[in-house]
Amino acid sequence: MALATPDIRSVGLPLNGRKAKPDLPEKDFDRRMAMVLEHASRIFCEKGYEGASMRDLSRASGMSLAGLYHYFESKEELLYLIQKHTFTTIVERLRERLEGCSDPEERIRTFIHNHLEYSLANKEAMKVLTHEDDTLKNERGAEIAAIKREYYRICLDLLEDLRRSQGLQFSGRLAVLSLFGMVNWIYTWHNPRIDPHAVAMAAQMGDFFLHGVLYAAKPKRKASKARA
Amino acid sequence: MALATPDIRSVGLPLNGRKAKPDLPEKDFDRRMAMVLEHASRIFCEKGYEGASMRDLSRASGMSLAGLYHYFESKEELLYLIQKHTFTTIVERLRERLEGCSDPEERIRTFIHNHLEYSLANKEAMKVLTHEDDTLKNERGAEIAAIKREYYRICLDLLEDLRRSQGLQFSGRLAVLSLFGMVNWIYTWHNPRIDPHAVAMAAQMGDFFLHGVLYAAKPKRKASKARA
DNA sequence: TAGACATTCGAACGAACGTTCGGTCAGCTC
DNA sequence: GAGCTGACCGAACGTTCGTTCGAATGTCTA
Repeated sequence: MALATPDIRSVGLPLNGRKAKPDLPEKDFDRRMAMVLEHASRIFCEKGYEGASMRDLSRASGMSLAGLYHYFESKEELLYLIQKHTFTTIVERLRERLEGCSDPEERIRTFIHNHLEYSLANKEAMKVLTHEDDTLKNERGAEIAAIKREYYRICLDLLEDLRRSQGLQFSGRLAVLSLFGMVNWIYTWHNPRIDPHAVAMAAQMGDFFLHGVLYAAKPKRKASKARA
Repeated sequence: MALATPDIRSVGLPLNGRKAKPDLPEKDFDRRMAMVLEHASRIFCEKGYEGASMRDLSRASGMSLAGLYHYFESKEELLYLIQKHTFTTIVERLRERLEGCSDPEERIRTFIHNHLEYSLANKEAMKVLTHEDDTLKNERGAEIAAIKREYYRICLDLLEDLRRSQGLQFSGRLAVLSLFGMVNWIYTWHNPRIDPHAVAMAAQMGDFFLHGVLYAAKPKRKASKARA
């Protein structure tokens, strides 16, 4: 619970037009920036973006209020950087993992495992990503939304590959969004002391999800007798 | 998208010590209060609790800023009333529906149907309930948390009934929380123009969830070969 | 008709907000 | 050692926040 997102490093973006000096100082700047971003993730996670003040971030990071503005042009940029780094990292790792994996069912398990592993190792950044989903506006909001669509698309493609390979019929949209619901909800309840860790959770949720999709798709016995 | 929560009426709580006058005025007060609560749901849904100001609520409800404080003692009480009414209504309706239904599988379908029907008919209040889950503190927060535990408990019991009746083995906790994830995530994506309505969605998600639970529990063919 | 009470509002309160200003200080180059 | 630059900060900016006050209405009872 203490600290997460232990890996925000060299976010790599326009920043405020830093120039490449010979050796060190660039690294110093990035490391300091990453340090503040980690604290900011924690505070945004605890109090929400609107509920957290720049003074809270100042206190948490040990830097003066004005000092923060040497690294970030606004509070909104802080949120943007956290979300962008978190999301691009997940997508990046997923792409790498999918490369060495061709079985449709296995690829979906890979998706789930990747998502859960990152989520549970970076709970705070993950909560900021999902909880402040529609907080960013304009260009910054559009950019995050684009990554989100990309992530959705990857998962949808995985499911449609499975559907084709098994000759099934089901709504890919509903399946993807159900899966997203399952895995994005975890941050609200996961307790490392009583719940399984990433690998075991991914296996269970994978079983669960795949059996749901595979068996609900081709009705063998008692299909939908829905009413209630 | 315009307005939801069309049924906040006579919330029935201590209030600020209203006394029962002969006939009408009590009703007037409640109706006016409910009107403000509906607008508040919409604004909290759009801008978040922290992001919404009392001036926003004043503008939306057409009542002066000071006038609001005749009906509510604080901004926090507004959130509390919205959450409490939403949650108790869901639980109430669920209990009624479960009374005329004994088959374990059917009871779980009833749970899903009840949740989805209310969710889709009251999207804004539902988002306020789930998105501001840990915003309330102290007594008010504890009271909402208690209802939430009750709701969780009901669902867990339904699943354990199913497990017992079918002689299965699976983690009730993981199943309940996966189901909650699926249904509580809906508010982030459901589009009434392209997605099914409550009954059809409940049927599909019910199929999906029940097959996942039933088949993943007793591994018949290719169970968990998890890795990734 | 007087008085009590519910309803509503304009105006203001002090506190907190995000951001900016002007400055100090260390380290570097010439 | 003068001049520049990046890192950082105290103090303040103007605005907005949740809430309160005092007064003005209308409505009902005695």
